[in-house]
Amino acid sequence: MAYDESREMYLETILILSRKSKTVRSVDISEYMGYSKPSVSRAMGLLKDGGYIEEDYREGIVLTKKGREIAENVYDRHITLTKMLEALGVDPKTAADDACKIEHFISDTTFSAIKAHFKKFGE
Amino acid sequence: MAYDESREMYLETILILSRKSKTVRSVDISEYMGYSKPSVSRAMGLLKDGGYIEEDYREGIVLTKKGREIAENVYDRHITLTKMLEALGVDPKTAADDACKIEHFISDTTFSAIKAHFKKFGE
DNA sequence: TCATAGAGTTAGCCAAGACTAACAAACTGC
DNA sequence: GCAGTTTGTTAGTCTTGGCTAACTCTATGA
Repeated sequence: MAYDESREMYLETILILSRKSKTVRSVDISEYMGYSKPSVSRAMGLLKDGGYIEEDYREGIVLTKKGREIAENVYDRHITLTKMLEALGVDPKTAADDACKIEHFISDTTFSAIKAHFKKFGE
Repeated sequence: MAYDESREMYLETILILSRKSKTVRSVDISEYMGYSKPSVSRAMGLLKDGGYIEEDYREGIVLTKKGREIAENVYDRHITLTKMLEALGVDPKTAADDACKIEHFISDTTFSAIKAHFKKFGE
């Protein structure tokens, strides 16, 4: 879990799932992301070690402050980038797929610049 | 060499170096990319197996048609994306760095849409 | 001519992040 | 209350793509 992309995807997924249902379990993440249970289990272990999530027998998997900040940041990028690509005429599926890749790699500088541009030119 | 990013970076580098000097050698790629000689050596083996490059004792490493098409496509994206980010006010280094990541991941659809948008709105 | 430098390869290692197989523990329903 | 399902973990494998160490081969120059 040294590189960001994988971690960010897991955290983003936890955020999305926590908005849909009250508790988030490993198996839900597993289904949502299409990864095997052991893969998710190990990832959760690393996220817990890193202080990004906590596990509670009642609440399931919960984002810590640190984890939530990352998740919300990535999710915000995801939504914003998807909307922008759709506004440019890209079909929704491709827009979401591409946004999902771009969201992990671009710098804050670039993201802000893109956001400002689209604000100026509208949709 | 199953995923595209690494392959595309090598091919792009070979294209760039072949425009700068007459012949391209492994060690040039090694220096340019900051990778060790064995890493480049292995990558060249895989690119050769895949039909992306050929090696000639006189000409050094040469892109095949297949390799050149990918390299030129990626390089075009790189240049275009970099220019656009710079036009949005991103500093040149960040623009180049971010373009270098984005160039490998976005679909043709998205790239075309972005290009069309910027053509319309100018810089 | 022979030493040394430079280029490239071979062999083997490592980390990240997926996977399956198999097990353990807990919850559910008859 | 016990059987069977669901959930999660452990153990170990695979692939990608880096790395170092150590070798070979070629070319150069004193």
